[in-house]
Amino acid sequence: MKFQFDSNSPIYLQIVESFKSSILSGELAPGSKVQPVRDLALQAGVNPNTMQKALAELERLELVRTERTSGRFITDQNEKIEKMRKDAADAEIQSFIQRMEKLGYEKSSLLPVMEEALK
Amino acid sequence: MKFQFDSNSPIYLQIVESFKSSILSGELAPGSKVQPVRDLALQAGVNPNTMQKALAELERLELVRTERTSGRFITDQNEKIEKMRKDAADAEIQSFIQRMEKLGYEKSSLLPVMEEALK
DNA sequence: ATTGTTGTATTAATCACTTAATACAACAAT
DNA sequence: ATTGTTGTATTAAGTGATTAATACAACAAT
Repeated sequence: MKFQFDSNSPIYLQIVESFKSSILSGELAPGSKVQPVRDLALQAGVNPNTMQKALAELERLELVRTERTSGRFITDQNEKIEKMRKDAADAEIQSFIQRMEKLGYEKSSLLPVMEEALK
Repeated sequence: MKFQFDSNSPIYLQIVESFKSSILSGELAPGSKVQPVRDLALQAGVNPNTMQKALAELERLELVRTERTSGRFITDQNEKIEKMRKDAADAEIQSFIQRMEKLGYEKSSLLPVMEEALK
């Protein structure tokens, strides 16, 4: 797991997003062990508390679970992961449409525009 | 012009984005007059300095120009507006594609997915 | 029982943004 | 020349979120 941050949003949220993507895309296997907070913090070059905050948020989202002293694990509930992936994608799509509309693009123009961008 | 803010990014940046969209989409006509800082601040319910900061940024982006005592005006350079609109749209599209890829969606799957979302 | 590894809690420091108060400058209108 | 309307500059203080330093707690392994 490699991290790189920009300065436009809090580091802990960027960490959350990074994990979230990796989990939802399957890059991090369901049920697999998460490295210790301190190790992750070291790798990411952040304070352990910052990493802890990110992991606490991931736990709140039920993407990871904690076992007090043996460490953390990626959730093994595949259905939940799949649902969250779908929901995240839907949100991205709606957000994209809305942003394009604010720039004055009609919904009907988006498909051609996307076709152009993807080829 | 009505404003409404969330707490996820600085107010002055939200104001910048709001103006930017309105200008690029043509909602605010090129060459038209912008209301005085103090009036806008009052309408938006923010401190005049906050509005000033947003307008200064818009000026830096060359979306508005200032005439010292008669006020501010939306830029009348239609070409520049059109170019910025195109650039902003391209950036949105690339960002969208990248986000979807991070969720594990192949480029090739995006067109069908968009079709579905738009119908 | 002791040690080491894990997560957790508390408090403090830092930082960016916002707000505020106030003064200044340019110039059109009168 | 005076007044009113506009934008600008400066300084300070408040506020909340983020990051950091440090100590604490749980428990598995030995």
